[in-house]
Amino acid sequence: MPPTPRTDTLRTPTITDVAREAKVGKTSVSRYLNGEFDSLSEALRLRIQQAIRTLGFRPNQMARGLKRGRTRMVGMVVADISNPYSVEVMRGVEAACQKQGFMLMVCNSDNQLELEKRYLDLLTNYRVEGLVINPIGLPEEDLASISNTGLPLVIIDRRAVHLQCDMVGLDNRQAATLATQHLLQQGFQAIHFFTEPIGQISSRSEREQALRQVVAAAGKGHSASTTELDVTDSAALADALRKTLKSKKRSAIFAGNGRMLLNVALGLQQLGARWPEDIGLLGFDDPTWAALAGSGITGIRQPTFDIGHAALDFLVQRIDGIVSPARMQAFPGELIIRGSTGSLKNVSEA
Amino acid sequence: MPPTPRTDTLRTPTITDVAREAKVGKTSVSRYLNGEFDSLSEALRLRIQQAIRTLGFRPNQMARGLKRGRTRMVGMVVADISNPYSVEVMRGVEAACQKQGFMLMVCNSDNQLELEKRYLDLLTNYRVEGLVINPIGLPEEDLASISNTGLPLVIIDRRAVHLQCDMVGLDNRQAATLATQHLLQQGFQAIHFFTEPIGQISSRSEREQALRQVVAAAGKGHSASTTELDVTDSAALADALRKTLKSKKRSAIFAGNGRMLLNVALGLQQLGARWPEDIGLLGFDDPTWAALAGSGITGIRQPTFDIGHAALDFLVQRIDGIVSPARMQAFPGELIIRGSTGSLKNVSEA
DNA sequence: CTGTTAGCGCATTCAT
DNA sequence: ATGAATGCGCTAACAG
Repeated sequence: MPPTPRTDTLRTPTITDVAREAKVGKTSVSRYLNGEFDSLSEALRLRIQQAIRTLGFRPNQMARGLKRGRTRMVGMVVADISNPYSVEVMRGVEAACQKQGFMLMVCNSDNQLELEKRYLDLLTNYRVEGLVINPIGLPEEDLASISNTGLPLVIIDRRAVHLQCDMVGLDNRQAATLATQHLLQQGFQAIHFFTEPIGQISSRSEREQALRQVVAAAGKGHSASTTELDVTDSAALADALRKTLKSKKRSAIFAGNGRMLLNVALGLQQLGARWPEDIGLLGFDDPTWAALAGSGITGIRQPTFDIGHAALDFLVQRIDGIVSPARMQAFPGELIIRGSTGSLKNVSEA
Repeated sequence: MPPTPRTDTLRTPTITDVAREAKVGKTSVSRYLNGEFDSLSEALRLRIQQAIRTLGFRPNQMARGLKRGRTRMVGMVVADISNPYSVEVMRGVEAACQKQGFMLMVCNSDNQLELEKRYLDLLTNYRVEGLVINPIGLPEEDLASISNTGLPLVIIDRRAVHLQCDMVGLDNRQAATLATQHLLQQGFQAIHFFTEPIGQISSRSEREQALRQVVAAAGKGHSASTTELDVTDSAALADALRKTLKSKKRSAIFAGNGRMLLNVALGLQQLGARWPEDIGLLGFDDPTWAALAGSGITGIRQPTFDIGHAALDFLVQRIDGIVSPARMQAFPGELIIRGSTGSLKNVSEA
């Protein structure tokens, strides 16, 4: 006989404690926890409910996960959480998790490949049921091994050619085309694409290619250039900006993402250059402050929340066992026009 | 020779598989995993290492957590992840986690009390070993129950009077005093504090009080006002701004946090008001874009990363069993002076 | 409808 | 130095 039926405060109560308190079997408690009320008499149900309440019992998710083989956790690894883009995507993922009953573990690889690997390892060890990842560089390497494990995986903002997994992101061609056409319409002749190193990152190369294509199609007198810059190298940025400002043609800078846009805007300001007077300016990601910078900065707004939400929906389908070839969902971007791409002197052209 | 060195895709290998593959007991494998190499012969060690490699074995953290009663997870609940402040704090927490060997689960309660509760529940169920929280409203209610559980808890950016738990944040009096004195020095006579609803949120009330105190001390001709605004209510904001702009005195707006600062700046812009010409402007949180908005916005920079880091350090000490009364660490804020608080017309005053 | 039993993957006595 | 056995908290057959 248990000598002291005390409600132990020291130890967190378990399902066994509840069973004893309610004078029922553990199974019934388990059934209660899983909502199988059909197979529970009203009496038991109430007793259990009461016991749980008085004991302050909370089911141990670890144990459940261990037993059922499903942890109901998904992991998310973000290349750079300082980028508001990532935060917005994360919000979408989290909201979807909430709906689907998953717990999200977010990790910031802080643009370090090593950290990314470590987090991927960790998350795997914690037996997340799926992974949403916005990889730092070429995903092919590390991700392939994960993908081979059978662990569901969806990639954000990158196209991984050799990888058999779902992808969600922006329709970069459409967005870049839209933006470039706008610049051309506004009378800009030389378009300068400022981007972080393109490398194998599809979103960056797609944007660049679309830009070049549109400029090429415009023909005579139009030109495109690309400048790859490390976000931390402000000296190189300043150089590039100075050079660009000397251009004889009517020029515009097209920033490859929000982070780059910030740097460019800051750099131009330091150089005393104003937009659109001295140079046109346009960027991806349409950050909240875009309206405040000078006469406002034209930008391409991404449906970040939707992107995140869609990513998790894909993931859950995989977790639920759907089999299908790798899917790709590309959302359209929206052009938000502000002062930075204004025509020079109220001169309107056909 | 192993006939098929395939990495088994069907079932994830367990410690038992490793033991069999290495022809040792599970115990030895367990010892290996926990780095108890003292009690392992060189031979066994190598065999196990090899087996783990060929099997692609990854220790199940769930099982470990269940067995040892330590999940090595900590939870973080953030009131508003859209606020860059929170993101920066989170980065500090995450970095510290990394060092201390903890895994972080970040949740965004999105300013909804219900969500906050749900996440707190969830995290508890997942048996996180501690909690870092930046609560939405008055912490006392929900948090008390958690705190009573004995689950280590540290609160960020709020002072919870009736709660026996560690707190980390800004030295609001110092920071607000610093900023207000600056405004006064610059010749502003009427200081208008624009804040989200103060309610029970200590950081907000502390800032307001310090401001009022400094203004009162300045005496004759100086005045302070407080306007509480919901961040979503742009109409109310516009009204308040219009009224403020009519003031006969030389006025400045002091925004209670970065989010509010953004709204105020946007609102002023829409009203065609400029800083510092039409009104002075200063805000907490010194967002990255502050330099870009007009002639730049003066702000108070918080050591957000350090705040997060310190919070986790506190937490880990508690997890490690330290007993001490509730501690409070308040970091000083730094005043970043920009154009928005400039003297009106190069007129310098004593 | 209800309870008994047997593991999930691992760490930990306790023997050897 | 090594391994067999036990149980963490829970779910899932399998009886009644």
